[in-house]
Amino acid sequence: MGPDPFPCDNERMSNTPIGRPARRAERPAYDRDSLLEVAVAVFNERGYDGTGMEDLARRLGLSKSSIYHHVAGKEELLHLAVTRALDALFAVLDEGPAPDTSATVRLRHVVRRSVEVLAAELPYVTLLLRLHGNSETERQALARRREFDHRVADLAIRAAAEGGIRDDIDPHLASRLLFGTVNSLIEWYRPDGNLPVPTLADSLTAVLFEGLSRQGAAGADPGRPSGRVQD
Amino acid sequence: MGPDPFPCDNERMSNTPIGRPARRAERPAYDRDSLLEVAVAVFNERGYDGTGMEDLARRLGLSKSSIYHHVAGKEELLHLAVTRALDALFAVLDEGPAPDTSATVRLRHVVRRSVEVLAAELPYVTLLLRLHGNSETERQALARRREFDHRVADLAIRAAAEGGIRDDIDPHLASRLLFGTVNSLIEWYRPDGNLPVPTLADSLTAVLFEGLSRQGAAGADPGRPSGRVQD
DNA sequence: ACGCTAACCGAATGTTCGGTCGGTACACAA
DNA sequence: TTGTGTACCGACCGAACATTCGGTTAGCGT
Repeated sequence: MGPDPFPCDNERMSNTPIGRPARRAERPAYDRDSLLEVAVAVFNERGYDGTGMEDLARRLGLSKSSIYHHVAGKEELLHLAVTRALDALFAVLDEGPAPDTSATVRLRHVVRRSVEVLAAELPYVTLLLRLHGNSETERQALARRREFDHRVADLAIRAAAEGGIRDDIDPHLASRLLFGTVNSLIEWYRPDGNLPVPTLADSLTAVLFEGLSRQGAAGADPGRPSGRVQD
Repeated sequence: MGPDPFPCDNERMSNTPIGRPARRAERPAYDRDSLLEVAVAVFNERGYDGTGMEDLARRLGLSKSSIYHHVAGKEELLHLAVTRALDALFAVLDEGPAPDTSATVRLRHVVRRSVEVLAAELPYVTLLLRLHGNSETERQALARRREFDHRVADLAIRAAAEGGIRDDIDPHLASRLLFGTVNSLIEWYRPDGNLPVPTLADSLTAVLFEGLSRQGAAGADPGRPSGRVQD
C-alpha cells in the first residue's frame, strides 16, 4: 500500500516550491529554504534545545528521517539560520553613509537600518539572539555577534567624541541602551500587527536619540557622572 | 572506603549554610537556596533545556542523585526561580507612590525600581525572561509575566492621557520601548562590573523619559530640537 | 552504645533524543 | 521498458536524558 496521501497535521497547502507538475498527491515538496523557514519558527517557539526532530517533522508534515534528505541535521539548520541573520546585520554596517560622514549620523543610520533588518529577518535574528554557546556552531555565531556589537560601540564612542551624545552618559552605556532597545524588538514586535516598520523605526530612533542627545535635568536626580561599562 | 573528601570540580568553599560544627570533611552542606543559586547560574549559561542534571551535579560538586535529596526535580528548581523573580517584580507595582499620584510619576517609579530589581535578582529574572512555555510551570510563569506587562501598559496609557508622554508616540509602543530597554539589561548588565545600579537607573530613566516626554522634530536629521523638560 | 536523620553516593530504570538504514513511490529521460 | 534522481517513509540504534533505588557515612540526642 502506498503512503497515505493526507497524513498532514500542519497548515501547508500553499507553499513556495510547488513541483511544476502536480506532485504525488497535492503535496508540495520542500527545498532547503522553505524547510528552514518552518524549522526556525519551531525553534523560536520551543527554543532550539527544547525542540526535537520529531517536533520539526510534525510541523513539516514529514517523517523525521525525511528531514535528513534536505539537511545534514539539526545543527545545520541552526547554522543556516544564524548565518543568514548575521550576514544581514553586517550588511548594515558595510553599506551606510560614506565613512567620512559624521559618526552621529552613521550611528543613527545603523540603528534605523538594524530595526528594519530585525523586522525583515525577525525569526532568524531571534534565534541568533537566544544562543547560549553550547556547540561550536553557536560559539562561532556568538563571536561574530560580539564583533558586530564592538563595531557599534566604536561608532558610539566616536559620536560621543563629536558631541552627538550628551557627556553625562558613557558612550559604552549609550550603545548598550541603543542596541538593547533595538534587540528587545524580537520579544514583542510582530510584522503582522498594525505597526508599520517605518513608524517603528521613526519612533525608536526619535525617542533614543533625543534622549541621548542633550544634557537633561529631567529627573529626581540631576545627572551625575556615569560609570563605565565593561565588555 | 568512604567517599573521596575532595572530588570537587567547583568553586565553593565559602558557602552560605556551613554546618555549625565543621561538617564531615570541610564540605559545606547545601540547602534549597544555595543549591538553587548554583542551579540557576548553570541554567542561564546553557539554557534550561540545554542543561542536564549531570551539568548541575558537576557544578554543585555532588552526584546527580543527591540533587533529589533537596528538590523534587529539575522543574521544581525552575519553579522556585521564576516565582522568586515574579514576586520581586510584582512587589514593585504594589509598593510605589500612592495611587492618587500622577501616572507619569508612578510609571517613572516603576521603571526605576524595575531596574533595581533586575539588578538585584538578575539570574532569576534572566531565567524568567527566557522561558518558552514548554511545560505547565513555564506557561503559568509566562501568564503572570503577561499580567505584569499589562499593568505597566495601563500605567503608560494613563501617563499619556495626562500629557506625560509625547502624543506622536502610541502609549503601547512607549511601554514596550520602556520595558524592552529595561529587560534587555539581562543581556549585558553584570553587577560585578563598575557600573553602579543607581547610575544605571539614572541614565536609563533620563534617556528614555526625556526622549518620550518632548515633542520631537523626528525627521531624518540628527535630533536638535530644543525641548522643555517636564516633571 | 544506640538509633535516628540529614546528606550523600553508585548503579540502574525507562524514556527520549539525534541520527542511520534499507527501502518505496513516482516523475522523467533514454 | 528500463534506468535514474528526488522525495519520502518505518524500523531501528546508541547515547543522553530525568529520575529512582538501595545503600553508606557522619553527626546528634539520649
